[in-house]
Amino acid sequence: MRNRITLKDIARETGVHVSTVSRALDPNAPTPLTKDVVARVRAAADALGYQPNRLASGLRTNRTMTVGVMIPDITNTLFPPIVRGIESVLEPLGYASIIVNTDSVKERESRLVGVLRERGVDGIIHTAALRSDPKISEAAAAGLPVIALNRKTDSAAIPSIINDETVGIRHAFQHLFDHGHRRIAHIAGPQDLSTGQMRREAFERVRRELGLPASACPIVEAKRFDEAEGRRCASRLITLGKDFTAVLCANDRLALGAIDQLKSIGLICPVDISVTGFNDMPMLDLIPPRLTTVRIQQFEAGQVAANMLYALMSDSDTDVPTQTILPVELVVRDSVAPPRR
Amino acid sequence: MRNRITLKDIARETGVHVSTVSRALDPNAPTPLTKDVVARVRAAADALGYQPNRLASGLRTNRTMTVGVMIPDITNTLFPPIVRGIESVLEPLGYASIIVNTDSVKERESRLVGVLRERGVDGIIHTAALRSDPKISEAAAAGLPVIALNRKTDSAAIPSIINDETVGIRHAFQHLFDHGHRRIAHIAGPQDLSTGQMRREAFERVRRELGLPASACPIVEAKRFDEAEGRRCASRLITLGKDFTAVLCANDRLALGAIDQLKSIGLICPVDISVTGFNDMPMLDLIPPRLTTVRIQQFEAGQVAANMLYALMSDSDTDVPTQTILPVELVVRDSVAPPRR
DNA sequence: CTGAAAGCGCTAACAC
DNA sequence: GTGTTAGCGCTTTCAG
Repeated sequence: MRNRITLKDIARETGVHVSTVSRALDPNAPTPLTKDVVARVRAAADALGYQPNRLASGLRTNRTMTVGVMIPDITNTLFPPIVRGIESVLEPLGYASIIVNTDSVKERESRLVGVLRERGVDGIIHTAALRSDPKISEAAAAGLPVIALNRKTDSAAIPSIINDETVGIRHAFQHLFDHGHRRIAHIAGPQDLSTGQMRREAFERVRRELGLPASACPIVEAKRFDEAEGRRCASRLITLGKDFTAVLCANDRLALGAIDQLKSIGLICPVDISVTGFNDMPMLDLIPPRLTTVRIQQFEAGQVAANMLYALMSDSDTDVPTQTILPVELVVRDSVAPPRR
Repeated sequence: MRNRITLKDIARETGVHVSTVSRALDPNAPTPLTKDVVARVRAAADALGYQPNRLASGLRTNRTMTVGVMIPDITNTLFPPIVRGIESVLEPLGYASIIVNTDSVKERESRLVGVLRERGVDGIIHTAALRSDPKISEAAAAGLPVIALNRKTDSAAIPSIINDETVGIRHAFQHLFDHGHRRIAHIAGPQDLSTGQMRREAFERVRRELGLPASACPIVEAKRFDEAEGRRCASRLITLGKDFTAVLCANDRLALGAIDQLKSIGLICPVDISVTGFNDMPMLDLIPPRLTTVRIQQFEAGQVAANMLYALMSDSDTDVPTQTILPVELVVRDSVAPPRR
């Protein structure tokens, strides 16, 4: 990065003032310029291989053309498609993304908001929002455009984009019910995450609607949305002596863990027990028993969030909906069968 | 991002000069300051909630504390662990990462180098290097620290970190050989990628070492490292009338595609045909038939690259090795069995 | 239509 | 020890 060439260099080269160069290079110049000057400047610019310094322009304009994307963990296959969806709309618009992994740890989450703000990001897409995070609300309150994706914060100031959790759970539940299941356990997600909470609420609502007693539908809560917790919760259901023929899991990874655990005690999915997931994460269809699950939008969700963020960044008093609910669909595969007993 | 607190604000508050504030806040201040002043400044700083503006300091110092990470595609599960490995060393050091996806498209790759340079990244880790990319070499030549990971560029100016492709292929080949295979096909990767090329060369070398004639070991080249190409190549081997009892694939995704294609014509892996992969990508162990493959370092590779980049960024004339070869190991699972015929 | 000049927030000589 | 000053590269009034 030595000897970068600057506006000054190309000014010297063309014999016009730097400010003129700046204007000539600005596609939507506020003031009209002579065609000739513009042409000469442009020519010189790419003859010299000019590259604008966004730090300098950002310092001046308060726009860095960089956004922050906060996710829990990029190794979770659910997130890469979302990231690419975001990128697919923002990159053509000239934005680059700084991606940070929060690991769903409050302290990291707060610190990383700082990392992003220090770098003057023009906006943040937050796909990892804990239900309450002071730092991010603070940033939003300070006027930084923020969009919450997949989860929503309790703070109403942040527009959120979520999946239709209720409909998703209803589909899964109904699907199990239609196959004859009447004792359906729920492995719920962490309750400090809106997804975990909303899916659990939906589970209880649908259970009531279908006229099933709470006792027939035990619930255990996972601490994280991962396979290890799926195993732990499955084993907990067993040791608690719960009686059930199906397990509706709050996400795919919990389901995978649960299936594995149940198998280890001789309960094979789907013959002995039926299981459903949520998300339809990538590659899920390759892993046996191919899981019946609720597909949420991934790439498209990223696009929606990015478009909304762009609207906010372009004009901070645009109206974007406080809450956007994305459609989900049931994907029927092989993990549900009629109950054995 | 309105009304950010600046050094000026905290100078006013404490009654000292901005430069003094700057020094007081700098952990490794070049000049000694009174304890009292430092304390007062620090106190005021976090009372006001000061956040440094890295744009401004970057403009001055030419260091943005931001690095660029170029990968082919974040949805390829091989890359997220690498990204986290990089982050695990660079983030504690104060660096943030701008991640860009090249899709292995030359034009994108070049453009994205520009995106990164415009933002004044302090260095670049390039895990997607096409064998020759003028822009990146140009950047390196201009003094920007660049590390190539997983693939190497032909330009010797860029230190590269690669896997021990030769040993990996040797292990896989030998493993097939030990199971009795003597007619082993190779689905090679793209030859404009160093991995594809090196693995293919290794395949031929080992074949000769084992005394197998070229005719017994047909090779077809994939255009991309993906499942679709794996299918196409497998089908090509069949239509060419090649006779083989095993397929050594240049990566896991090619192997998965090949297995699928062969199954569709009634050749079941491993009973009718043995297949090996390369990389041991995440979740591979969950997908049947569990693939025997060569495990490369992922998270650790990211760490190694990051440490090397850091060395370069801290002191541009540090000596880092031009080429670092990371160890690989054979992971034996279920996709290899003795030949049927 | 173009030049001059100021200044974004910060750091780094250089004074005192 | 701390204040003064200049300037990183750019945009944006304001003149002319």
